[in-house]
Amino acid sequence: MPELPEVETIVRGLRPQIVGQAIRNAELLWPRTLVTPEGDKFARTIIGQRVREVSRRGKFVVLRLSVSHLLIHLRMSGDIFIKDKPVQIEKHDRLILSLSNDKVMVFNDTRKFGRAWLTKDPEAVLGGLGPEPLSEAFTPEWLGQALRSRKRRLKPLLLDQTFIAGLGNIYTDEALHLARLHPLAASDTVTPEQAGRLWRAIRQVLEEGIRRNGASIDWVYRGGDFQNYFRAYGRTGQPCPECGTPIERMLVGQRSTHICPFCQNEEL
DNA sequence: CACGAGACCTGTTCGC
DNA sequence: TGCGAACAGGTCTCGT
Repeated sequence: MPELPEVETIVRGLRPQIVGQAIRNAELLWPRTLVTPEGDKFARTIIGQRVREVSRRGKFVVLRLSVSHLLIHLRMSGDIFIKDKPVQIEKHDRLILSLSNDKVMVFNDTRKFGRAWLTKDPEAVLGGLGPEPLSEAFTPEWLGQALRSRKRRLKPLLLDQTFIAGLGNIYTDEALHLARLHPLAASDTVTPEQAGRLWRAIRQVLEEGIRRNGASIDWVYRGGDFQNYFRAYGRTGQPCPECGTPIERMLVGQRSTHICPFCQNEEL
C-alpha cells in the first residue's frame, strides 16, 4: 500500500492522537515484525516511554519516544490504526501499543512484510536513505548530477531508496509519465532539461498525492482518492491523458510498469 | 556496479 | 463451480 504520500497521510493522522501519550502496554503478535530488540526486551523497554514526536523519513513512520525511537515500515500491506479501548484483536494485527489516553495503536499487516525497530540509534536504520524529494536538498541540479553519476535504468533507480527516499511503483510511473521519460532510459544520458522535467514531475505527483490523502487501491481503503487521478499507473489499455494512445503495461525489474508508448518514447 | 531471480506472505482476481 | 496461475503499493539476498 504505502509510498511517501500514503505514509505522510498516516503520520498526519497519527500525530495529534498519540503525541504526549505514555505507552502502558505492548503486545507483539507476530514476532518477525520486530527486527530489534529480541523478544521480551521490547515490551520491557518501550513500556513507560512517552511519544514525543511523530514524523516520516522516506516510507518509514518515525516515533520519537522518551529514550528510544520506534521505526515502522509498512512495506506492502501494513497499516496503523488508533482505536478506543477495549480493543479486540483483529485478523492480521501484528503489534499493539496501549496508550495512557485509553487509546490503542494497532499495526495491522496482512502480508507480514512490515517491520518495526525499537532503537536508540535510528540512523543505523535510516542512515542509508537518499534525500527527501520534498526537501530543499532535492534540487534539479542535484538530480541531474546524481542521475549522470550512475548508469542505471531510470525506473529501478528511482525506486532505489538509497537514491531518493519515498518513491514506489505508483508514483514512479506517474512521475515518469508526467516527465515524458521512458522507464528504461539510461540515467547517464538524461540531459539537464530532462532532469529538470523529472524533478518537477516528482514534486508534483508527490504533492498531489499528499493533497489527496494518498491512493486507495484494492481492499486497503484509507480515504485517499489519488487513484482517481492516475495518468498511467494501472491504466493499461485506457487512453493517455495527453495524447489518447492506449497505455501499455510492461515489466521492468520484476515490477509492473505503465507507460504511454507515444509520449515516453526516448527509448526506441 | 548493475541486473535478474527468488524469497518473504496472504488474499483477490483471472483464465481455462 | 473449481482450481491453479498471476498479481498486488516493498525490500533483501544471492548469483552472474
